This record gives sequence, structure tokens and C-alpha cells, in this order.
Amino acid sequence: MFERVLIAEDHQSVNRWVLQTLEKQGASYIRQAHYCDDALKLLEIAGKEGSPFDLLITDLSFREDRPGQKLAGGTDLIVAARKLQPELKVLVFSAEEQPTVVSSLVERFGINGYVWKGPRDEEDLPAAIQHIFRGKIFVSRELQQAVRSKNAHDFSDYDITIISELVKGTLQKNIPYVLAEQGHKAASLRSVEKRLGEIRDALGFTKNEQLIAYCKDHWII
Amino acid sequence: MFERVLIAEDHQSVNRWVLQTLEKQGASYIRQAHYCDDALKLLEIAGKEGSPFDLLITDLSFREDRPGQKLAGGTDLIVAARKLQPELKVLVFSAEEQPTVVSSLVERFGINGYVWKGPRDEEDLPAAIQHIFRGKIFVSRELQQAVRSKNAHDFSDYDITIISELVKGTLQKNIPYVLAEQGHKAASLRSVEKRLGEIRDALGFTKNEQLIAYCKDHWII
DNA sequence: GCAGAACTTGCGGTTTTCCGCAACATTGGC
DNA sequence: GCCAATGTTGCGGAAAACCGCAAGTTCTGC
Repeated sequence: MFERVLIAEDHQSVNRWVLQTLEKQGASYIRQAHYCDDALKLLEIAGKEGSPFDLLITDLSFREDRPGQKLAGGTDLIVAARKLQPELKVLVFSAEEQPTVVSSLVERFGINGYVWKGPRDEEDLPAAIQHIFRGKIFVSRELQQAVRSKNAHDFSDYDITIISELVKGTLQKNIPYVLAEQGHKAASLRSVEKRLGEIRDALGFTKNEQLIAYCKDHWII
Repeated sequence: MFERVLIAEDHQSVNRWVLQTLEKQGASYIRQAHYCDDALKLLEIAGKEGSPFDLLITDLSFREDRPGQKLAGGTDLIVAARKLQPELKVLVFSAEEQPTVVSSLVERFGINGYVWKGPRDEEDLPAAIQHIFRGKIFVSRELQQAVRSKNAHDFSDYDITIISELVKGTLQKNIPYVLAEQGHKAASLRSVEKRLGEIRDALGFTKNEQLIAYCKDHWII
């Protein structure tokens, strides 16, 4: 899991909670910044010292109660941070819910995740961190429609057959018969297992239960 | 499973398919009627002979290409059949998609199931038969909103915690820790297993995957 | 047609889940 | 309090799912 994480967020309460979440996930070095400028400075210092941050979690809007700031907000911070350290993973954690904003962040600035400060953030944030760690992009469910997810698995006919059988209650070990009946090529039990494993992996899941929930959420089945 | 089943349905193709489905499920005596009057007659005869039908599967609308029919349609048939044999299980299989029609059938005539002749009927019909056999009421997902399901399991806080953990990807064997943390009484692994088993059973499922799909469909999680 | 890549399959061992059983704990009348 | 009913827990064995590996097959590009 991520070792060195920087949080840029000016609400103390949110800050504390994000911190706890990160600690639970095993981050060993966590720093917080209440202003964008401070955050950038911390990134610079860490870079110079040869121990750069692995992940930046940032809000989009900050109070501007300190004059003379260079960076106007989270977007500026992201741009500056990426210039400084292109491989840095960036997770935006914000209440902004304009889908266009989100998709622009993903497409233009290549952020790795966007968690909406909404009713599900408590689940989403840890999930997002995990996804990003696995090299995926995570966007809160509510805003996903806006972003043609780059790592969304393309569900083939074959995949859907398998998943539908699971939902019908068919035991995995019996799915090969169904597959064979329908004339699919890869109809062995091992293939079913492998395929399910691949799909789960592609989406950053470990259990079929997650996969089913995902498919339902996305109207795949 | 049901032994003696009567199908009232005037479309030959549908008829055949329903028949096959029933055979797959192990029904030993299946009769078909193309008119409501015929269906009722068959019910009467079977009753007099002391070997009544267990299940009636009927459409709602029939072609009226035979004059002098007593029964005008599926609804009449249901009423007459129930008068004759109150404990008879009735499954309506129809293209009618007015939610009010469905809920009235369930509430006023006490039908045991309604499968909509729609894109999912191939899955729904077998499921409906199983549910009904287990004493449940089954209504196709598309029309469920109309009917306050009478056998829906009441999901407690405890249940939802368990299921949510599954959806998060928590291994079943690790759920006890979560439960304990939240101060639930039954926090042993065996309790989790047992509870999941009970819920699955109450809903006529055998696998967690089905349960997750159900919960998503019903907005339980 | 051939070599290499990609895919498919069976095998075997591990992990996880499932489920009956019996011991123990808790609850609710009386 | 006491008994019965109900709920909870641990145990142990069976079933199912998981996953690496290696052998076999099919697909490509040249």
C-alpha cells in the first residue's frame, strides 16, 4: 500500500478522517497541508530529499483566508504537482459534483481518482486508494457516467453468460456445461475460474460479490 | 418440486417452452389448455378424480376465436379455479405490464406469482416456480415496485452490515472482526455463516451472488 | 508452413465457504 | 428461580472456489 501520502484539505474534520483511513490502510508517513502552497512546498521538499510522496489527496476548493497565495485551488495544485513529479498519483476528494469537472480532471490532468464528498464517501475513499494503488482509476459511482472509465472491463458475451449464471445460482463448477451448450470455446472450469479472476482483477476486486454488485450498479446485468 | 401442473396459454410456441421448463424441473404430469374453459374443465376433472393439480400457470388474455366461452380471460379462470380449489398455486405468465394489474392480482386474487413475458422471462419463470414451490410469492423484477413483496426478508442492520462487507470484498471469515467492532452480539464466524444461510434460504437462493443481485435490485444496499 | 505468442485445459494443493452437530449462553414465561 | 425455547459458538468434515504451473492447442505475422 502507499507509504508516503500528502493530504491537501482545509477542513480539519475531513482531514482527520482521511488521515485515519490512510493509517488503517498502512500508510507510514502522512502529511497534511491546509493550503495549496504549503502542499506544493511539501512536495518540493520531499522530492529534493529523495523521498517523494506516493500519493496526493486533495480537495478542489480552499478557503482563501491567506493573502498572496500562488496557487488558486486544487486544480492548480494538481498541475504544479504533476510538473514537479509526473508519476505522482493524485486523488481528488471534493464535494464538487459537476460531471464535466470530473471528466476534465481525468482527461486533461490525468488524475487517478475522484471521490465525491457525498453519502458514500466513507466507502469510496478506501476503495479509491486501493484502486489507485493497483494502477486503476477510481471515480465515485455517482459521477462515473461522466467519465468513460479507462479501466472498466469490457464485458463480453462470454463474461455476461458466466456472471448471469452465477446470479441465477449456478455453481461455478457447473457453468462449463452451460457454456458448452451455448457453443463457447473456452468452456472448461479452469477457464471460468480464470476469466472471473481476470475480471475481478481488472476491476480491482477480490470477491465475486463485489463483481455482482458492480454489474448491477452499471446495468451490465 | 411440483408434480401436476396445468398450463393455460393459447400460444403454441410459448406453451412448448413452458412445458420444457417444467419438465426440466421435474414435473411429472403436465397438461395444456388453449382456452380458459378447457383449463377449468381439466381442473374440475382432476379434482373429482382425487388427483388435483398443484400449480396453474396461466396467461391473462386469450384469443376469443371460439364462441360461447364462459370464462372471458385469465382473471376469470383464476377466480373460478380458486373457488374450486382454494389451495391451488397460481402463476400468471403474461405480457401485461401495468403494475396496477399485477398488484391487484396479487392482492385481490392472491396469485402466487407473476412472470412478465419480457426480456427476462427465461430466467424468471424457473425462478418463479421454485419460489412458489417454497411458499413464496414471485413477481418479475420489472413489476416488483408495484407489489409490496410479502415474503421479502426483513433485512436487519446486522444483515446489511454483513452483506455490505461482502460487497466491499471482505472475506467472510474476517467479517466477525467488523461485527465485533460495531458491537453486534452474534459476531462469530459461525453466526455470519448461519445468518447468510438463513437469508439465502428465506429468499430461495443458494449462492451469495444471487443475494447480492437481489439486494441491488431492491435497493437494500 | 513455421515460429512465437496467446489462449485453453487439466492437475494438485491451498484457501474459503458451507453446514450439521453439540455444548454453552440468553431470554421469556410461570 | 427454573425450565423450555431460542440464540450463539466452536468444531470438524465436505464441498466449492482459487490459483500457479505446465502441457497442449489455436492464432498470428512473416
